[in-house]
Amino acid sequence: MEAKAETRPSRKGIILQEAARLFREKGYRASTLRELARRSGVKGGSIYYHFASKQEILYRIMDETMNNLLQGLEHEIREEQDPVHRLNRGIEFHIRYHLENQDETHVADTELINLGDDHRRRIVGKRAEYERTFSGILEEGTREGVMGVGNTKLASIAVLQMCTGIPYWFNEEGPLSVDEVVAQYIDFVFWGVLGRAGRRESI
Amino acid sequence: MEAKAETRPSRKGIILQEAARLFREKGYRASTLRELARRSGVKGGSIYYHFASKQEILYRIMDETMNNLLQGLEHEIREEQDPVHRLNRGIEFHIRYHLENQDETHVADTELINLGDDHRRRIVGKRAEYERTFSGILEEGTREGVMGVGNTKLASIAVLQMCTGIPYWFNEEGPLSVDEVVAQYIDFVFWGVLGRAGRRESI
DNA sequence: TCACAAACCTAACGTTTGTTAGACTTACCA
DNA sequence: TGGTAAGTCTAACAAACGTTAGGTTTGTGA
Repeated sequence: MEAKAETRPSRKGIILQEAARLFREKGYRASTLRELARRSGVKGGSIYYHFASKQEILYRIMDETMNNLLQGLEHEIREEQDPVHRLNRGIEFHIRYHLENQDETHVADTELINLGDDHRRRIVGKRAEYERTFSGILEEGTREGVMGVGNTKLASIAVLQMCTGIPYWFNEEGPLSVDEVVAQYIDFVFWGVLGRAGRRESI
Repeated sequence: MEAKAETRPSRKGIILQEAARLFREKGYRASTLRELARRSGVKGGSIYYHFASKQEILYRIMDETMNNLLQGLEHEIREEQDPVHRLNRGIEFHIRYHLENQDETHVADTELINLGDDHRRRIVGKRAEYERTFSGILEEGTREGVMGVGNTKLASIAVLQMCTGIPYWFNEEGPLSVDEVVAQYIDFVFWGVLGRAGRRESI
């Protein structure tokens, strides 16, 4: 929404991007505005022309991330009817977004503690909404009999937690491609560690 | 190893315990030694009689946690032969330890970034060893044909990640008991979201 | 050419922080 | 009773931090 077509990114956008990288590297609290300014090609206090405070930068990153996740997920599963396919596409989107926006998602997942009460409540709310979408799918699938989840709320948390953690260890230069990670995780989410071994095929 | 039998906890022990609570509440970087001292019933600089630096306190918490996890896991699965039972007991131990030591485990899982290079390397090493135990079990189970995991390393990371995240949301006063959480998670790890519905029972 | 606003810089302020040195207190043993 | 060591306190230091005020540059439109 910030940059249209092919314009070079605004300074504000650069600062946000560099902030995400810096915060991910050193953590929000250990990152200084002076270093953020340096990385953004600007001197110390100039940041305050674009942002009111250090915390606002953090909030902007997290809020935009949550908005993208919510909107992207909604768009991804809208047309799909079957719960199994909905879950499949939802998870794939979740993983891909996390791998394509590692800095921002990592920050959004680790720096909640450094948000003020107001800001935190808003992010937590959006998080809850995001998670409710998944637990809704699990509920529907279980009701229809195609899934068998005891506690859908717990399961959705578990699914998101394990996918969210991918940027922690994923390495671009590593042996695994994004597609492989997506495939493996989806397989695990659906079949567990017991896998397809010794069971009827149903998908 | 610190306190034997029923002696009252040493000041050093109190500081470590309060530090875990404080670090979990506010994060390591946002916690001040002055507040840690206050909570530990001691004045400002007295902490330095027991610890050389703020970082040493963090490292002690994380290192002890990892040692307990490694030793506890080993002890828990030693006698068991069947990979399915080994995994079952391993996960149950992992979850229970995380729920019984929420402050310490939460700190150990979130504050890696605030460790110096040396300390971090040591903790990362122990983490890798811990995780290797689980991936070993999955490998064995897959080789024997009782499990069906495509990438055992990936799956073990996923399993640990989702269990490790439990202290994030678990509430002692909430509707769920520890036993229920353990049961649900183990069920999910083994059977995935498809569950037992429409499959042969094999366990 | 001038005016004006956006963008940026410089220099500093006040506060907080981890850390330290040295004095003080307490408990125990000879 | 005196000495010694462990434990704690007090007071301060130097560095780093977020933030601010006011000046300077740059670009644009009339």
